[in-house]
Amino acid sequence: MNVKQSDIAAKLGISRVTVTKALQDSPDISTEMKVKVKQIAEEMDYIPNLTARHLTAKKTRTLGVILPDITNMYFSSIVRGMMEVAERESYHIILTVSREEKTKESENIFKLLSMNVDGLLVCQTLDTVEAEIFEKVKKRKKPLVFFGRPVGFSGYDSIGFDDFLAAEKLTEYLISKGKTKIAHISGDIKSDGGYRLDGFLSAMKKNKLEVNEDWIIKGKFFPEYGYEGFNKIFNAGTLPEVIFCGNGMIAQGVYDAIREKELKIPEDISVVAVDHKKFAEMLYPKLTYIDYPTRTLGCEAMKLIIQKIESKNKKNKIENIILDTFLIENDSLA
Amino acid sequence: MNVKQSDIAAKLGISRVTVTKALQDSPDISTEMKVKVKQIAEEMDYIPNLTARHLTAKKTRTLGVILPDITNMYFSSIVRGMMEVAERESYHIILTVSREEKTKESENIFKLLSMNVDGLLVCQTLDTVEAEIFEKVKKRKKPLVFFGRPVGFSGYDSIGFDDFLAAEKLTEYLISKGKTKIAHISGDIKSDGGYRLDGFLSAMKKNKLEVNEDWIIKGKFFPEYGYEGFNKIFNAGTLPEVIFCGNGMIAQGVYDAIREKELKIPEDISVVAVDHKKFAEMLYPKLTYIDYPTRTLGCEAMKLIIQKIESKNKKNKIENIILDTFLIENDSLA
DNA sequence: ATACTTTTCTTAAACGTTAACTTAAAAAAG
DNA sequence: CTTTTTTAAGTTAACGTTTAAGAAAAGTAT
Repeated sequence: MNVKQSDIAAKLGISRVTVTKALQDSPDISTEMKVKVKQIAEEMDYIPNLTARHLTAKKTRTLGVILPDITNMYFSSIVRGMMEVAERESYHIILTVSREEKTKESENIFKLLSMNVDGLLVCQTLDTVEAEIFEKVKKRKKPLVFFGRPVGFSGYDSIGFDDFLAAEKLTEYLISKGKTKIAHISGDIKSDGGYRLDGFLSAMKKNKLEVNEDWIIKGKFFPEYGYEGFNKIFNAGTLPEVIFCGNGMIAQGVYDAIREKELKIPEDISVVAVDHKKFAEMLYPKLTYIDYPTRTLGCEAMKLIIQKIESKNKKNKIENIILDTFLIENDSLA
Repeated sequence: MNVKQSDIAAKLGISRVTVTKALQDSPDISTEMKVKVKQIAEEMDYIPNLTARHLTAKKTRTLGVILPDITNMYFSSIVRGMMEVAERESYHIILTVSREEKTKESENIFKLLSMNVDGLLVCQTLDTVEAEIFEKVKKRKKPLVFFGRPVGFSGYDSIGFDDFLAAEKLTEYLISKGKTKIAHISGDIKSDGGYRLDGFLSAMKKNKLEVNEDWIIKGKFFPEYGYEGFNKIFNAGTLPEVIFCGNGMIAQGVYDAIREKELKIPEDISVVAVDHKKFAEMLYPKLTYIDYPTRTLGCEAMKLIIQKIESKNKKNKIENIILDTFLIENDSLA
């Protein structure tokens, strides 16, 4: 089949191990021999067999990543950050997707463990509530870092954003701009959507502002929920001054619904949301939003897991990192 | 470290191989023994070591995918389709990203070959012109399928869209709607952008319509090129009736530039493009476009490579599959 | 009771690479 | 010159799994 080290050895009439060592630049081997071996390797188009190498080595320099959805730019942008750091540190990534299914998530974890990854980076599905499978990972002492979504249970390293604080910050800002009539269309309340809703409610309460029951819509992170959400609010009678959307996709649906009613953003009604730059800035008029720096998240998550891997023996405590988010003022707020 | 088959064997006082066979449901093993082995395996949290398995097996049921950019929804949506089929056929995917760099692309190919993937699915970078590295893959008889972008050299299996025809079709449609003054802002002319431009020019020529030199802007597939492109056209004097954009991102930039001039789409000027649904439909007003069904492409590409792998011995000829594209009429065309 | 099957399990070897030792020859030290 | 050190290789075994071939036990036919 493929050219292997023993083929090179045979050609040169030397032992297999000499080839290994020569290719590794071991001090055991003379310079001339190294040159000879490398040249023949090149000529024969030798490509090392990682499978075999991994079997002897304890480390594979491979990391497993599990995403809920690859077409969501929030996640793909995180992965991009991860890849940058991984490359710099010469690790490689095996990317798997759970499609928001718990069973797929477990399968992926097993698959990645089977492949002897050095560590796991996981963004849980919205349905993940039991730590069971992750306990198994822990028992194997396999480094694991959760990223990008709030983790439902403690005892694990994680990195992400504080959805509650972000929503509170955005709400406070709206209030500081004199807005008092604010509606909220949330994403999945089981996860980040819920924390964002809570942050919104908390800020309203702190400022002793009333929250209209009809203006709290619990949805999911997709445009259609924004679209329907706005229509519900519209049909409820009085219109709020601002619609606070759980994320950019919801805002996109809200934009569509607002236009359908022939209302103007931001003249007739303002819209704000929480999301990351790449998506938020695609909408027109440009969204005023809290920016979640996803690429940075990816970079930091990768740095964290690598640090966990490379200091495996030393006991290092659990870290729960929260990254800063930024208020970006654009045109969707009057 | 991890529990291995020999640990199970030791616990039961049987041979290592009996465990292998029991877990494989080999007819060599009695039903009671199988039950016992599986139960102990479960209890001990045994996870098979794929690295070791792959060393003996000729097949790894693993496929390598190389993308130019993971944050581009065009590509991530293709991958989504691939993953669906891969899962169904119980293959897994190792996803790598070349970031449009030729050297990174080569590195990724080596890495994937090192990992003993059964086949490669490659979307080339815009700079890839030499077949050299791919010739090496071919020499190793490793199945390889190009997808998503025109391939610069022949002799390889590929699957994609016909950019020339798509652009011609869209242009013909514009002409059939009575448009004669059409501008084109292209993507990368070295690749699909060039074929789309050529298709446009061809349709114009066929219909004996004049093409204004100032209305042909050669750019790249990013919003800023659309933005600048439109401004150049605007500053050239007379305004065309339609701007045909190389893709949706270019259209996005064009939209922004048009709005800045306080013009209305489609009342003052129309905009059309070539792209896939998920992106195209995010713009407002909704874009009239040629839809590239990316997810289908992913599915078909995966089916093709699997077929190539599983019929490796039989000599099968080179296939160059072209998928259908669809004209979607929306609101951006008057 | 012998020979032949069938069932069930074991032994041996292999996959490609590497880590840990060992050996042989050459160079340096005494 | 002998002894020690250095240099440059080679040998052996291991990583965890699987395949192929072989052996022991049990059953069946003659």
